[in-house]
Amino acid sequence: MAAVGAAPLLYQPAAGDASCFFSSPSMSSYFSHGGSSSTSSPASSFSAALDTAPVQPAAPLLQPAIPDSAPHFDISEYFLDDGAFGAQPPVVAVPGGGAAGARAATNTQARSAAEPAAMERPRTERIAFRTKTETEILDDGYKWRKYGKKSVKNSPNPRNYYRCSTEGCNVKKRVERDKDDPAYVVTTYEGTHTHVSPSTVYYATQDAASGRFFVAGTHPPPGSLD
DNA sequence: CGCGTTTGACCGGCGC
DNA sequence: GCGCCGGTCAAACGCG
Repeated sequence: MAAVGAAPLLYQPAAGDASCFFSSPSMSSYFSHGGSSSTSSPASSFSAALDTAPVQPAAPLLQPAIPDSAPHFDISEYFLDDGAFGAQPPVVAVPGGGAAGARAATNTQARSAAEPAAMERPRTERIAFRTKTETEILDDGYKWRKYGKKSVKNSPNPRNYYRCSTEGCNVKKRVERDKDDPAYVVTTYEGTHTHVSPSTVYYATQDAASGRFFVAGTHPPPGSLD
């Protein structure tokens, strides 16, 4: 667990795509939701696009205001693997086919990618995205419990398995470093939270003075409600 | 003491 | 049918 210090929570969109950018030097304070475990690194916080706390990556109000100082943290790609996204991203393929259906009984609909999209079925919602970050723990406001670590065939990097530690919530996520570019972390969320985030997420609250956007937190940024 | 992480074993699906 | 491989379990351990 790399417990590097609080990284500046700067999101930088992929080139030519200003769909997802947030900036706040004090973001971490707004993410102080208490949702992260005591032992997990609070280094970076991120609102995952799950039902109860979806980031709207294409929020039109967001305008690039990227300082030249390179952020440590930027989402370069994101995509859903919910059957609705026909095009796979060029960089990563969401695991889920192949043998991913193992022990699917523990998670009722875990075989989405392996099944032909022939009929309607309740399927596990899944979203994956690739994030350029030094840390592997994206603190998304939920409380995760690690339950497994596995080295996978096609990647030199181990894959970590997390489960939402909230009782009754079986959302899972996988985290692994991109085999092609270790600077990136591929995070895959699977399932839908049955509860709200431990932190109420505010989307892109803009600070009038600085023009910065505060993405999430238990409270709005000070002064933003004046 | 409680909670989370670590880690090796095990399970079950899939491809050959 | 068999082996491979991804995903999960669970006991041991560590930390606050």
